[in-house]
Amino acid sequence: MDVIGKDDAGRRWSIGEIARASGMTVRALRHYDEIGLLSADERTASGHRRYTERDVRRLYRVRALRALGLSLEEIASVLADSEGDLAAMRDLLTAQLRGLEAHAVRIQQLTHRLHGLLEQIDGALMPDPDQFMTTLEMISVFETSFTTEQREQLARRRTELGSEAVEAAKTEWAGLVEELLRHVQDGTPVDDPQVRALVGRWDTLASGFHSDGEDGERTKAAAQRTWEENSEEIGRGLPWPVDRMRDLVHYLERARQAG
Amino acid sequence: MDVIGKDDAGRRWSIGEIARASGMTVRALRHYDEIGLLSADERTASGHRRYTERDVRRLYRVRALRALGLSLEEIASVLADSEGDLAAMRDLLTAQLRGLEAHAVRIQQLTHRLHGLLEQIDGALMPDPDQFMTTLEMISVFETSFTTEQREQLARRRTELGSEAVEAAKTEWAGLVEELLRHVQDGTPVDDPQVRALVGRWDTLASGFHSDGEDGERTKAAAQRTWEENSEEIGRGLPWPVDRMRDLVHYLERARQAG
DNA sequence: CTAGGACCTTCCGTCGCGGCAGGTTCAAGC
DNA sequence: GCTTGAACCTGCCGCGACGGAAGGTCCTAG
Repeated sequence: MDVIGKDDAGRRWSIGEIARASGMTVRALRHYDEIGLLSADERTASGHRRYTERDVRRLYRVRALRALGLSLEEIASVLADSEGDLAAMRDLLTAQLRGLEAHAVRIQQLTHRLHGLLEQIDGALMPDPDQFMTTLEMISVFETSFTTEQREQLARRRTELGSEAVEAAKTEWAGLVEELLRHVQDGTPVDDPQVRALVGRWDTLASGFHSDGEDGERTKAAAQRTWEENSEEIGRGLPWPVDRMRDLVHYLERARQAG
Repeated sequence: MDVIGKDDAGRRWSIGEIARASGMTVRALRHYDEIGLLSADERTASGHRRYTERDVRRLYRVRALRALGLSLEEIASVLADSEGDLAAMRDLLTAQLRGLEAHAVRIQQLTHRLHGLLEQIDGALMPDPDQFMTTLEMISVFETSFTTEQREQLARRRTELGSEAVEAAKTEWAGLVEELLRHVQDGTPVDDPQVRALVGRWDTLASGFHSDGEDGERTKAAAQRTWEENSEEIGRGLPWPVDRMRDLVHYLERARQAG
């Protein structure tokens, strides 16, 4: 019968045999030994590792937990906790699940953003690489300035709009910024009908981001003032691209006054 | 007017100013310098970095691309390619998107598996930690043995069934294996009605995995033989858990002959 | 007895920095 | 001009989970 807790008898395996059988590499097994996660119970006189059946059982557990995405440290702790405390295990797996969910959200955001940018490239809307990079810079500035100060407001709006709407808006900014920048650079008059249409879209998007609980006009002014403050605070003397953004906002202001 | 390509005139910024303005850390900027991604154009006589406007522009591009999840090496290469080759950029972003999609699939799988395991724990179906670990080991062995030899077949079935169905099946294995293992250990007679029901579920699941283009009986035999070969090949003398799996399969065989 | 494969330890590399040690320099106030 | 504290410099170790190589020892089949 089985003698539990003793390995006086029974087969021993070399590290290579264990590796071939378990699908792990010899190097990984030695690493587990190094960090104390799984060391061979015995050594031969010459120092070769001899794994016992108990070791093999532990290895299979390690591998199973690693396949679930746990770190080696977490695995060590959960295997140390009475070799299988289900409550600790449940907590760990739950935490792992939370982490994965957060990760999934992040990936979703990035995926959406990349789709938007690729569409812009493929749509031949942006033949100029420099312009494209500038747009990227703008979005970067735009997002970081908002995530620093107005994260809470954005979070509230996000729950109302649904996060997809926010993401969609973000990628729509790309094209909008690009077109308006071109007009700023070209010095297109602010009462140009095309410009007015773009400004209209801008304000629509902006009002979606800011709290428009009061009246609409005050909101737009507030949005603009927010930008002023942000650029002053963030880009203390920096010319790029906060400065370009400021130019763009000034241009927008003039366009609104002209309309 | 702007003098492009020359920075003889214009403001210079220290590394701290750049860091505060861009939201990056001083350490990160020095790292970018170290790896040659972004070095300050000039140095003071004493060695302090002096960043020019060109550097700042490059930094913003780096930050934007990093926010899209690109590696610093990729960023360096795409910024080196004529400072903005849109085709190269498009390729990189596309590759990035592919990577993210693959990542999302992986996360989805892990999430599903974790949900299944947590349900089993919470459902009080598994009061014994050791039994739970054993189940984990089984699933691990099961999956690795299938991913090595029959990956193509599985892939074909996956596209037919839809990946969710395959995932659902995988987590259903957990409970099935656990219950059957208990019967094997307890020595429940193979003609027990409960055991027969479990075997029925097992075969149903298995037939979903294997190609059942021919007749059903041959499929089951083939599935079983596959297991035999796998355990022989993989666990050459290993007692655990391939051996337990072999016992389980033998038990299944006897149950089928009894039925 | 010999050959070649399996095994051993030790160290360096990954990726994107964080953080510290130990030294120099800058800018403001006196 | 002097002091002082903040900012800057280089250089090194650390992280996680190993991969890979160097240089040596051991095992086993023929």
